[in-house]
Amino acid sequence: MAAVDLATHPGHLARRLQQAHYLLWNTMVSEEITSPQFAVLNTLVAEPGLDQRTVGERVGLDRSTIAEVISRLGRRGLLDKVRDPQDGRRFLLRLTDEGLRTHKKLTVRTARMNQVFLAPLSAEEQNLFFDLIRRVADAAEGLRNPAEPLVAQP
Amino acid sequence: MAAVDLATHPGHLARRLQQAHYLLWNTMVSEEITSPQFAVLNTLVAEPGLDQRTVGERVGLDRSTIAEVISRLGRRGLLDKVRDPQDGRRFLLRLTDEGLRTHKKLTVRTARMNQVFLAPLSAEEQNLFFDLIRRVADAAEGLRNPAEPLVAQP
DNA sequence: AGGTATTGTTCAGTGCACCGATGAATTCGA
DNA sequence: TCGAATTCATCGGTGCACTGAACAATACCT
Repeated sequence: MAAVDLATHPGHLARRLQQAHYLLWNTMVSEEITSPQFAVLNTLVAEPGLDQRTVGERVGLDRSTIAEVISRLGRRGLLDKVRDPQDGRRFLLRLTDEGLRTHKKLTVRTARMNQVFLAPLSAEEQNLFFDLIRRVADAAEGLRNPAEPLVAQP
Repeated sequence: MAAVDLATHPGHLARRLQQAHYLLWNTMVSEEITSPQFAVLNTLVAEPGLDQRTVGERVGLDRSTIAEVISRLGRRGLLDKVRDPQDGRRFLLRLTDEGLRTHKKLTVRTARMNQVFLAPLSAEEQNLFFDLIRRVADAAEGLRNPAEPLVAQP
């Protein structure tokens, strides 16, 4: 008698959207490499030699998750981990040739998949879609990591 | 040199959106009951006595996942599983009093959380947000389960 | 009625995602 | 310079999410 309509719950919609994407990714892009794995490869193409924590920050993965993702990519020979000689706490990450080739191949397929995924929306709507989602996600992240106050707090 | 901008990838945005929601849910709604668990409770408030597979269909969870979610809710005493006397394959699900109380409490908190989550958007934008996401998710699901053809195929 | 197909559930395996605690290396401060 | 705080990575635990395979109960069909 007091049930709610889940279609008006952003969290439920977000989950469904991600599931839909997962499905399409699996059929149109790759069954081996997942979307978060591709995000890591992409980050290391842009900035080779990053350390693990920073990569996690770039793609939005927590320290434990990024460690697992990187370990999988390492096992598949797509990247190398080397201790930073300057700072023995971190590992520096770099794609192998195989990793570069994989990234290139998947970039093409991902572009095709994005077209199919967004096909129900007009070009304007697609921009709106990006904008609205980004604003909501950014704001919620902001609640987590409050911006630096202008004056330091004691 | 060939890196892509992930901010224009709907899959990446979908993941970030869900993470942001997860965070807010944990702080504003519950650390015990997750959003998918609430969706199951909500479905059983609306339609008591559903079987497990149908609940999964309503909330968008596959057979394995729904089994785990339901087993957790059962362990916490929020619902009961009974063999259907009419069809020995299925279990009929029904909330306990504790389950009903939990649903009621979380409904209030969830409404508050949704307001905070969507606060960056105007009322019109919120409707657009729902509409755009729903259209994309529905279309992708449609690719998976092609609609019944008007004439049966041999 | 008896064999085949379908359906509901479970199980094993893989991967993402979070937190708290731990340990090692570095940095900061008195 | 030496002890305390910070930072990077790992480990253990929980939960979501999917697939393919197995199993039992039911339904269908001749």
